[in-house]
Amino acid sequence: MGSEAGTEPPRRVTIRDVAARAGVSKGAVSLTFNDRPGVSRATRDRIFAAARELGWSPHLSARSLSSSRVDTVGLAIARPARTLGLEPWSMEFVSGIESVLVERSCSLLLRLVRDVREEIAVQEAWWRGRQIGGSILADLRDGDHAVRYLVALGHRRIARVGGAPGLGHTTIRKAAFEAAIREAGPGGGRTVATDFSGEEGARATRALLASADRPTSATGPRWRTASSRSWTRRPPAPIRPPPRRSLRGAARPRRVGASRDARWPRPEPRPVNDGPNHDP
DNA sequence: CAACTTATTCCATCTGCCTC
DNA sequence: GAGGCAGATGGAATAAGTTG
Repeated sequence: MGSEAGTEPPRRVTIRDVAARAGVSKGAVSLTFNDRPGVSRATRDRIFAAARELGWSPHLSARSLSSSRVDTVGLAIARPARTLGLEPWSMEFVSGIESVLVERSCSLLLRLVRDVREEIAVQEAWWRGRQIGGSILADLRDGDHAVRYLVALGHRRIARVGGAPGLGHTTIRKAAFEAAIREAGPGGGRTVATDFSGEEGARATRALLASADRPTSATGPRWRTASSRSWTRRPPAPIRPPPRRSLRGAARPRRVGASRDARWPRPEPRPVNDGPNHDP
């Protein structure tokens, strides 16, 4: 498309423009917008004012480039589009994920696929293309894949926020989880029982975080239970979320896999299921 | 020591230069 | 002209250095 003579497209406002407007360096702008110390209150106010005037906010791609972090989580669901809205758990599942991601200024990349094989292929393609910094793996046929994956990421203390003891499916999942933990080797896992409610999940998770040997990752029977707020919302001091953590949740009756922090060493793509897309 | 600047780094893509 | 290579580019984060 040709441009008319003398009408250049407007140039994108960058951190450099904000720095120039505020009369500081790019570094000071970066420190300010990342809420890091080293910039006075007055200078921060000046930088925020300059950014407002210019309508600037951090460029996500550039941020990903420098920090090796992608603030997008991928979710591929093997479900026909027309039935998705008819399944209450699906909508609750997605909305639960969103409620957590929004608090962390993260985005959800959602795609509907035909089957588990395609789901895994899509996730791996996203991952290879660095389109996502974390994955939510749904529809795995057997739950210990997720635990294996967490172990592959480097997690050695994995907790499971489970349902009420005595229920059949709770017992089965607990046994599967413990078997996978044993197989993974030294480190160990713990299961905390809840009544499946978000409040109970939050309480249990908070208790895990407060413990001396707090887990580096957690799994749960439902996304809202596993992730429920306490992992993502800043907990009361001095408890802080583990700097590197993975969340996993499962919405009945399916199992859900792992998400990961992009700052972790990137493991080689590994077979989760048999599929056409595996590297040798 | 707080407040700030500078230099380096990230990595896919593009451009320019050189050789065959 | 084709192919290969080196260097520049984009925007932001951050470690290290500087200033008062």
